[in-house]
Amino acid sequence: MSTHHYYQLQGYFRELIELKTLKSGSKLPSEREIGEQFKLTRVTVRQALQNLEAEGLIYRQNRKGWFVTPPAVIYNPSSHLSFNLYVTEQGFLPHTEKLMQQIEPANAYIAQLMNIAESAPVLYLHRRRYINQRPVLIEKMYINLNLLPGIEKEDLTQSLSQLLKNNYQREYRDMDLVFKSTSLPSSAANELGISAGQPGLHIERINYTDDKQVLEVDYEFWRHDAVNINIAIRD
Amino acid sequence: MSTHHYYQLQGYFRELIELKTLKSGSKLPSEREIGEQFKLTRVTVRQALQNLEAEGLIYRQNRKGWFVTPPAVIYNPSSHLSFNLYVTEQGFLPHTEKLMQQIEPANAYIAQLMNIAESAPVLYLHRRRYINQRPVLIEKMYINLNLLPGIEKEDLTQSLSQLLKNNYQREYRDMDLVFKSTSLPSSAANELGISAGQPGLHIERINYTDDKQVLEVDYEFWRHDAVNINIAIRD
DNA sequence: CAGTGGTCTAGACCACCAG
DNA sequence: TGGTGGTCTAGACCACTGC
Repeated sequence: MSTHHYYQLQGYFRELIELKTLKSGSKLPSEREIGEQFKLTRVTVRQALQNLEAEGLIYRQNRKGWFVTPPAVIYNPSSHLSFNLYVTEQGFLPHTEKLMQQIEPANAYIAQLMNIAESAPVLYLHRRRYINQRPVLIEKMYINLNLLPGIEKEDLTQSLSQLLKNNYQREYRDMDLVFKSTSLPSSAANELGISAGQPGLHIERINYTDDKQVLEVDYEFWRHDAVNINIAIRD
Repeated sequence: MSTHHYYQLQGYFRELIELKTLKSGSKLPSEREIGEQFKLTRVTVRQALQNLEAEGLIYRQNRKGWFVTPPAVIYNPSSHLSFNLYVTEQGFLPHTEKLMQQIEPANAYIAQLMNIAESAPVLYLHRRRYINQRPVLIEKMYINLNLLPGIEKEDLTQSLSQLLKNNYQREYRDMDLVFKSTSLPSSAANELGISAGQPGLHIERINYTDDKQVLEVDYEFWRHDAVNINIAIRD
């Protein structure tokens, strides 16, 4: 096992990355160059690279090349910090892009959660979020317009928790969270520039107000190598 | 994109699985048979199968074949239920196998957490856990012998939380959790029969007593397709 | 033993990116 | 336009499984 060619190649690059000879964000040689250097075919080179990708050490940009993965951000849902805040606090540069926004009728699941009629309007918001220019997260959310009337007129690239606090005197409190490690839906993978079949992290989050109403339902699709989850459970 | 051969093949099997024409746990045709049927080479067939594996729909048993993934268990750390209990409650059959057990000197990290001297003895326990005969989880834990003297003489394939409750009048309370979506260390992958480079879920857990002492530090390596994490955050 | 997946070769053409 | 990764072919040999 340890003698396989792809395995040795993984070890070679893993060492270069750990020693910082290959620095975070830098580009690897092309697959053909690596193959030439080690007398391997592209198939074998790609297997090694794909394994390192699954490990989270490198990632690819579609048809541009392979790059060393930058450090992951730590996401602690129980801290109630906004994306902008915790990313900034950890020394990274956050950025948010709105891909779509529309008022639409609630589906059965959302309506039931929000305790509204089954086609009552909710605000659907679809965003892409970046850390240091790298797209890491697709967010699709459904926002309760009964609790947050007029929110659709605000600038929805900003932090929602800030907006809630400043304009509605509301804050995130209780949450229900579901985590799944699975490949991303192809739409989200495309929007992140991830090739199909790569692993991802899927988070579903229900945010409640302090009086137990559902403020927002959130679906997050993360690059698996961009985030670690920390949670403290205190009863 | 949608016209690629491997993509169509994925759609074909995804549909069979969703329609339950291919039932949970059943075996797919061999890679060569699939290739013959669709006039594709094994490389292409394997790409489709590997993508479905990342999606969590199928998994492989080393050199035996590809199988339809059974439903995932829901793991809710905040419920404080033991593995045996939550697996059973969800209609599955749990099983635990002890791979190794020894008393060893604490490393710096563990010693600091447990507030003991740096080579004071701790109990190291290494287990493999199954759901319906399928190995899904490797557990490596360090147990505080100061708080649980003599625990090394007990049957350590049983539920630790039961043991703590019955023999030591202790219960799990607060926890710190870290989740990472990454490929598993090769040792854990081997013990689970997972081929290198497949994604996995890595959980680190620190368990505290009700008086804030560290009872146990736990490293869990899960098959990514075997578990969903649910957490309720209530401040 | 035959059949399985695991590894690997030596090519090919394509879509897309950068200069 | 030349170079990149993305997809794919048509083979081969090996290690291991199950009969």
